[in-house]
Amino acid sequence: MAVTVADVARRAGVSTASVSRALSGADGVSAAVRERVVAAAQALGYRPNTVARSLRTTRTQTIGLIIPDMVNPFFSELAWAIEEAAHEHGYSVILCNANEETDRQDGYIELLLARRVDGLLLTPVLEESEALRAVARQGVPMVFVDRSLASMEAPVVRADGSLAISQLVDHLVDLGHERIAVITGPQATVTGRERLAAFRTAMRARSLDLPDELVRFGNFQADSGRRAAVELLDLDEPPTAVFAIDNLMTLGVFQEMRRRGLRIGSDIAVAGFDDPPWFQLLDPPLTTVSQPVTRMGALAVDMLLEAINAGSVESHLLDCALVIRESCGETAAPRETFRSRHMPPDENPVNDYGDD
Amino acid sequence: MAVTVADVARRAGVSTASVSRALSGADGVSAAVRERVVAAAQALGYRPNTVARSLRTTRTQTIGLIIPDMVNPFFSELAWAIEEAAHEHGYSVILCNANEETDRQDGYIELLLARRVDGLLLTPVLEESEALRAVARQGVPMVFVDRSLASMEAPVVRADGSLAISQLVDHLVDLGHERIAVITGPQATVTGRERLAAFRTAMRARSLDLPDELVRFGNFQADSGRRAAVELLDLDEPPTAVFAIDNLMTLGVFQEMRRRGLRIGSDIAVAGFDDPPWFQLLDPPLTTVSQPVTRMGALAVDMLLEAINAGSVESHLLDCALVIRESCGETAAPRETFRSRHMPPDENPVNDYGDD
DNA sequence: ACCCCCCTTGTAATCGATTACGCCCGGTGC
DNA sequence: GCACCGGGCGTAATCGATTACAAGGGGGGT
Repeated sequence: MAVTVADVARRAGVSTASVSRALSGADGVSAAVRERVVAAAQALGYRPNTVARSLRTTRTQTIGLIIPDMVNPFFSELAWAIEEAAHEHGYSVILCNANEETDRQDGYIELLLARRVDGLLLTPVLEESEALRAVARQGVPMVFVDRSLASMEAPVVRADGSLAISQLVDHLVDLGHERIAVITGPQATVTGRERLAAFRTAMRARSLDLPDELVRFGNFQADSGRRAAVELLDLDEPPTAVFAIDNLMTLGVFQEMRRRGLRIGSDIAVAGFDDPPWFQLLDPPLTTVSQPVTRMGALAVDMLLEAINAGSVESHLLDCALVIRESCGETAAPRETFRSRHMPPDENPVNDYGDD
Repeated sequence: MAVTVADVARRAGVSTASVSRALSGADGVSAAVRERVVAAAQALGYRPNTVARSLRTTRTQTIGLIIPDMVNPFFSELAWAIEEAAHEHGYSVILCNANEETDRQDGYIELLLARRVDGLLLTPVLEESEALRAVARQGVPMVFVDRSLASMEAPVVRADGSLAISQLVDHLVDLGHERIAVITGPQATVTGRERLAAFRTAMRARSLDLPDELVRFGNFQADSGRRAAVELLDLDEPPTAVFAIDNLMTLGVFQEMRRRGLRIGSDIAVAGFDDPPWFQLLDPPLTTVSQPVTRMGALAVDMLLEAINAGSVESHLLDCALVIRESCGETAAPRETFRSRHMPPDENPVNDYGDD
């Protein structure tokens, strides 16, 4: 059916070895032969069978990408960045959506290993996973993205929100808030843990109280954010500001407040995490902590390729940036303070990641 | 290095043929042998090499997906739906982002064919493409999604917005609008052409004028929508309503109006296309034409598998639904009309696609 | 008791590339 | 003029599975 090296060899009047050499650009072929081979390949419409090549070379030029939720703008942007970077290096990406379920994740890992991907990029779902240990044991190159696992030694690239979160708390306090609630993610995820911890220490640094009732746990989905907002707003003494640690949960919070007719920015403050394009179009535009997604994706690929080619790699922690807009009452005649004078609400900090 | 059938065969004391048969669940193996083989495979941690299998069977259980823009929520949702459906059928998907560039698309096609994908799912970029003809000529199963090409015979699955657009125009007219502008996509795309055409006929049906100055062309990106909005609002006689035919351009329109301090819904009406979750969170919530994305993705996979296994497939046209919210002035004491009485603004029509 | 059939199993070819190895030939150094 | 060296090329092994074909063996029918 399809044209093979043998066909090309026959037409060019040479051996399959020469065809392979000529086409792969290896040396050890005369210019004359190379020319004849290229012409024959062209004439026959030869298209190398990478399946056969992979079998022989044990390289598939493919990486497996497992993310928890493609529809989450953060992850779809991440997937985009990763595909882009991989493509630039001649790698293809097999996309897998673990749906935050360990079983699915493990099934995909198994699948990808059977497909002999050259490496694995993933945002792990939960703490323990037999499939993951198998990967590590077999020495398959792997890099974690956005989340790491305490129990595993794999290199990670992710963004540390601690600094930006501390700035956010300062910002809120400067705007007069003291009763600030947080909606965090599952404590089995580093992001969920770390962002909560960062928030806690920032509050403590400002000598503010953070009672348990103001700490809520979601699952990174919009609806869990909405439910958390319901609980918070139904409190005897509701918070004056709510901080949600991912974009979907922020969406849910926004939705619930809107439903109750609360004016965000004046009646109550909302701060979010991540920065999809539409965050600035909400009313009011959202103040948020933004992650350097593009750089993270590119770095993930670089690290994985290094793991594939060189061996060991070290982890990378990137910084997040606080993007101040209007959802925390910045426009509502804020108290005159040092910080608010130096960060006027209408001066949106430029995202300096070089992304987008 | 890795465990192979030969290793399993040796340990189980049988031939490689028996191993293959036992593990693939084929009949013609005794229960005893099957048991021994499974045990041996288990003990050795055998993981089949699908590369070798694919070489032999000429099936890769892989489909190639080429979309123009992963970051567009419409396409990322589509990609999600497709991956989901493919996975259910035991197929993996290689994700490619053509970035609306023909060269990139063609490069990806070439790549995917070299990888011997079992089929191709794509949203084609432009009218003509040599790589695409090559696919067709070679008989590689292919299904177009969301866009079709007049010059090619491949089956398509997409959503026809005509009916919903006509309803939208009715809706706008009932709210008192007559000077309605449209921001459409490249006329090289079916969607761009069809939606404009549908809008034109709907306007004509209502005997409304649609001068050229009210027809603008974007490229499906937010910024092109913003620029079109600038031009429209700078007109001597600006429109009272603007309809943008995809979600990103709608975003741009929204942005520009917000920038000018226009109150959407009262000063000017905006209607969009697609329905990402945050459309209902904008202020005001957007009235929009929504596509059955999930069903489209599932259908695309079904069609492709049928093309792979059976042969020919026929195209499918799905219907869009008008989702009425508040961005067209629905809450602003609309004129009492038949339609507005029967479609009160606070009664959001349920999305009956069964998605999400 | 004999034969035939079918079920089970093994041997080896096969998919399409890459590549180790060896041959041949021309050129160079002595 | 002879031996050696090395570049160019072909032959055939190889990657790891699937599968066509053949062969062996047990059971049932007559």
